[in-house]
Amino acid sequence: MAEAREEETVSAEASGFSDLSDSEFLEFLDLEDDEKLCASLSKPGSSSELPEKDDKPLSLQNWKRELDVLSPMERFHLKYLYVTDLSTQSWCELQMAYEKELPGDLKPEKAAVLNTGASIHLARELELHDLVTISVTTKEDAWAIKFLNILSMIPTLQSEGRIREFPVFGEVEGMFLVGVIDELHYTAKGELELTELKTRRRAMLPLAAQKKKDCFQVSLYKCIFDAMVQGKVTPASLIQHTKLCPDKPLGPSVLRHAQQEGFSVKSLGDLLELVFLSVTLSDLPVIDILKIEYIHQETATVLGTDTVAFEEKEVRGKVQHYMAYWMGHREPQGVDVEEAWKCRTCNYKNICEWRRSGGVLSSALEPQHKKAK
DNA sequence: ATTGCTAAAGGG
Repeated sequence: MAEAREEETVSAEASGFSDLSDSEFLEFLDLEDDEKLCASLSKPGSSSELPEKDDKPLSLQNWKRELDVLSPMERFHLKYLYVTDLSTQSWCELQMAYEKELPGDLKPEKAAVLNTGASIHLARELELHDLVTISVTTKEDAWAIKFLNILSMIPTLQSEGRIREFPVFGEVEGMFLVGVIDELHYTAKGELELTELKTRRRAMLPLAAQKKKDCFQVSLYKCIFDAMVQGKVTPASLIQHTKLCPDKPLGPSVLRHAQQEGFSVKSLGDLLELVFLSVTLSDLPVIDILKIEYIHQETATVLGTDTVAFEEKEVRGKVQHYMAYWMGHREPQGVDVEEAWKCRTCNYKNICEWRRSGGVLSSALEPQHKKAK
């Protein structure tokens, strides 16, 4: 079995600053003060006259208004969220918001740990199937690949009992979520078990805060997967949330691959109908068991395995709370004082409004010297 | 372009 993987088609010049449009560039400068902002916006040739207070460039006014009236979903041009957006949000909502607003490079050391984790995941994936590169140009093509993967993976799960990197999507508490389940398999007892692998740089068990985030992540997967097999994720809902064009012709490489897999489809809509039928009529159960396995990156030692108690009410309540931020119904929050240690490794600690305004007591972070007696 | 848009997860 071969899983299709879409190819990135990014040109070299589109990877740097040049792909930022005016409005995005302004977002990038969000936290600069107005003077600096105006200065960097003025053209080199006309540096003598900075815009007057009430004669600002139109784009700047738009930017100001954007921040005032648009929800984060609108500001970041998002139609749906990734599961990991929400689990990152549960680590620190404000850090997650800064990452969206001011996406920067992560520190090389951190990137290395993530890359190691990604390769370990890839190695595990390759144990179960091959990868095929398929070039895609439209988002319809990209979703078609996702659908083809689902169509080939469901029969594999039912016949061989195990699949990895299974795509899931669906509405949870009004928000459309997209994610990928690490692994699904049937246990000896015939229960459907989800396992999420987490690799760690240091050979120690995760702190409670880390576990909490990971539990939330796998709980979201269960919400989405269960909704899919129960027929609650309809083709119409997918189309409505993603704004995909079901009738747009698929690219030739995608069509060729679909044919190779034995699917006679001409459009994304056709594929979507097939996916709906396959997901709902393949006798897939809801997920019975949620497990998280923590392993040490260097030695592959199992550090611990947690079985997650699925608390549906609690999970949905949490999603509702996080949605209030995304819909612009409330400001993003930083961490509680007890978790201020998270700020130590945060890229945004120096500009963080939460820290500045005392959401985290400064004394908890930088103990003041006791007053002289 | 007075515009449009998504690879999810990767670890702390």
